[in-house]
Amino acid sequence: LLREKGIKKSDLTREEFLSHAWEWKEKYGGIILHQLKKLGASCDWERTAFTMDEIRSDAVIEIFIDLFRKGKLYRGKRMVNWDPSAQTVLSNEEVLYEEEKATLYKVRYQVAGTQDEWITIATTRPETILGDSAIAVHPEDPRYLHLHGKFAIVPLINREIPIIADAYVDREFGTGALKVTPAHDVNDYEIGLRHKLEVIDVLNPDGSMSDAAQLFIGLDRDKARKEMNKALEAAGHVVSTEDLIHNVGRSERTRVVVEPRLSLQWFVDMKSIAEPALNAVVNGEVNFYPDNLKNTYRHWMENIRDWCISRQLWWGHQIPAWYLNHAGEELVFVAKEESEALQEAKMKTGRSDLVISDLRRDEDVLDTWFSSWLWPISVFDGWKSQKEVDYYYPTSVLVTGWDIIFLWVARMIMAGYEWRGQKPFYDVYFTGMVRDKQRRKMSKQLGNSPDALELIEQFGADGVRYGIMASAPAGGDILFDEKLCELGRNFCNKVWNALRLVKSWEVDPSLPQDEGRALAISWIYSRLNEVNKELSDQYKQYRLSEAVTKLYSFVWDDFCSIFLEIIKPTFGEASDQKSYQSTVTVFEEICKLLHPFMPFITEEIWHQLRERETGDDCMMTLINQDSGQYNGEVDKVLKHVLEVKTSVLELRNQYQLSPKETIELIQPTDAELQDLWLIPGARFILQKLSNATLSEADNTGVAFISGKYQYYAVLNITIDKEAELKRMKEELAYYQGFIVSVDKKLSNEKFVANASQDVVEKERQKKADGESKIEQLLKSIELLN
RNA sequence: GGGUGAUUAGCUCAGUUGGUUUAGAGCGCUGCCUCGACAAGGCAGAGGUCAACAGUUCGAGCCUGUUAUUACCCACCA
Repeated sequence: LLREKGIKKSDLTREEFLSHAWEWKEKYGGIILHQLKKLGASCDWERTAFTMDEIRSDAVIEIFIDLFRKGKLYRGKRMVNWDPSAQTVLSNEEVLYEEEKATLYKVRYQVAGTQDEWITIATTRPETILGDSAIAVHPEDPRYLHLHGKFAIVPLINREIPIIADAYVDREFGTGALKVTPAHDVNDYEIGLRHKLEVIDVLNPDGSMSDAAQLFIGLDRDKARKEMNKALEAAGHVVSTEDLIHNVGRSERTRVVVEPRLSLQWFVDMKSIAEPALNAVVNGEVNFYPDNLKNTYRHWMENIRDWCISRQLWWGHQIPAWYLNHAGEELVFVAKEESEALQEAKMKTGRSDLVISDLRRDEDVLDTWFSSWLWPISVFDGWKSQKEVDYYYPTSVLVTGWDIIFLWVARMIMAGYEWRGQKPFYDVYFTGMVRDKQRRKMSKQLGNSPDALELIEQFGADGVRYGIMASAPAGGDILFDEKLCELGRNFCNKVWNALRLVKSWEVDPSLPQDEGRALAISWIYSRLNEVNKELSDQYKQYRLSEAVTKLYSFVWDDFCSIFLEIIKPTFGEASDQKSYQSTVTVFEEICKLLHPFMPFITEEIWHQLRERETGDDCMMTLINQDSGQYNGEVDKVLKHVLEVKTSVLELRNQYQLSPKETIELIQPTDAELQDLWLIPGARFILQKLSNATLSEADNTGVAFISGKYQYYAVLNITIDKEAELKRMKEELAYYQGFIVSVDKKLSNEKFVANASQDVVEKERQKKADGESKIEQLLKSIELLN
């Protein structure tokens, strides 16, 4: 950002830079909070905290000291990942590897003391040839046995380097001979240690060639590579080049190629810290949703490496370490305050004349994740007072993306056990990662992140919330598509229109409630209870997308399409008091269920339903009580009535009959249906939804099957006999085949013996139903002839 | 190289302990409907040999194995 304004880091002091950084934090931190508020996140806005504020900062410094005293923190010279652009070290987790095309150069080195004997190595980085300390071959490689102990001459700069044997070398790769550059490759460094090789660092921190390179000094490593290649070619050293696809590590932040570099850094010894955290997840003390991430976690934890925590940046917590050169040695003092460090230094050295300016504070800051891994503790002011943290800790659930499972989640668990001896949270819910339609991660570089505020503008906050949650099974990828928000918006619209409908009804207290509406009400309560129970199960398993989808279909199909259609007064009439009140109550219950997903619209509906005053009571304080039971009987009746309704509508469609024309249905003679149609209200509902009447005349008219029963419809049209016959014969064939397959099953002794009673009974029922249908169909066909 | 997933309708995805010759949703598509809440809608429809093969089982989208394709994570070869 500063770069855009033309301000360079080198132009600023640390203090100036930090003031810019704070300014940025205030601005963008504010935007993020604003977005969360707009999305209806119900957070305690009074308690926002920031890793860099005083309380959190103190905590970070204290644990640094604590770890140092426990001997779990050390300063050492290691190969680290260097970002030449940001000029800082990175942890292993901040390096992203990607396959990239590169050129593999085969370069020949002359064997020292010979006229025309050469050894050819393969490298993708010719510029590091200038830093070569040796050439390594596999000890048993017959091609190179005669060269062991001899020397080769580094091209262009004519330095003599030994030819060594090391089992690390892969005989299959390239030429089987490896140039060893200890300063610029992790493995080469290891070889260097084994063979006591010289470390020649040919790169400056900014990635340009150093004085040690002798050639191309000051030239950037990429340019130097090209120049080096040219020079080598001109001198006849390049044997061949070929394309190679290999993994290149890039800095997560700056995207530049990471440079392995030897440097002095602070590390956390992870082995002992990791163990309790590993066990916690393996033993299920901390649960992951989805739990398959457990394996990933375990693998990482079991192979954990020390954590490089120093960063050569300004923004962050400055490392609380002071150095003093004393008797040719550099002493380290870790302390909270400068004065304490000085005190320690005086004690240690016995020099009472030391002053603060004799000490040099470490310039580096701590890795941002070192500042964050205390979050579950420090967010409750855990280092200041125990009261809050004792009350809240451990928290119930951490919601985050799986991409920071190592960077953050694992380390928070470690910190929890290290400093409180207890897990930081019971559950970790890993959300899906939002990707764009091309499956790319959302990134600032690509500019493919949707603007939450813009989406809210377009689809409403509830629509956006719905859209994201409906398509977000845990742990998977979410292909972000605005279509999903549109779905949410449409759903909001549907619910809103339902409110408009209910609000439009006149209520006449003198009207009695009819039986159809009474039946519909007991049915919707039954469904509501069923759905409520299912939702609880979903929530327990963090199956949010399933939960919201279930609600969607319950509200849209059951409540709007069926229930309201039955309840709503015929045009010009008023609603009875009882039905109206029940409808409002059910609507309120629905609001409660929907509220976590769509807080804004449900809050508004909640108030309008009973004309509550704003600020009266708000939904956030409401909890769904576990109410009644699922009523199987009522549900069964409604199911059949709706089945018949669908069949009737299908019939209308087929014969292109107007919905306004009442159809007369002949009631089937099946015994159980006699009872069903005697149920008060069942006929009413059928009449209301399909504009059809039921009568008990003889079987005439067009036959159709609804569920397992055969109905006849008296239609005021001429029937295409041939077509009807054809249709019925097709149906007949289907059921005959059906019976055959059921029979096959039932005559299988093993099936009857092994399958559960229920299943066998179901099969028998199926057979009986199928047979009765066939019988009816045969009758109809006869009738038609 | 090690690991974890995925493969179901044209597209994006559900499918929770194996059980109805008939596997769901949304979008898209086709037909009809502006009928007193809702066209951001209603009614209906087409569209799937559940990646392939083998196995376990009375019975497999679901369990086991192999293969193919694919995504991601970790480790890495210059």
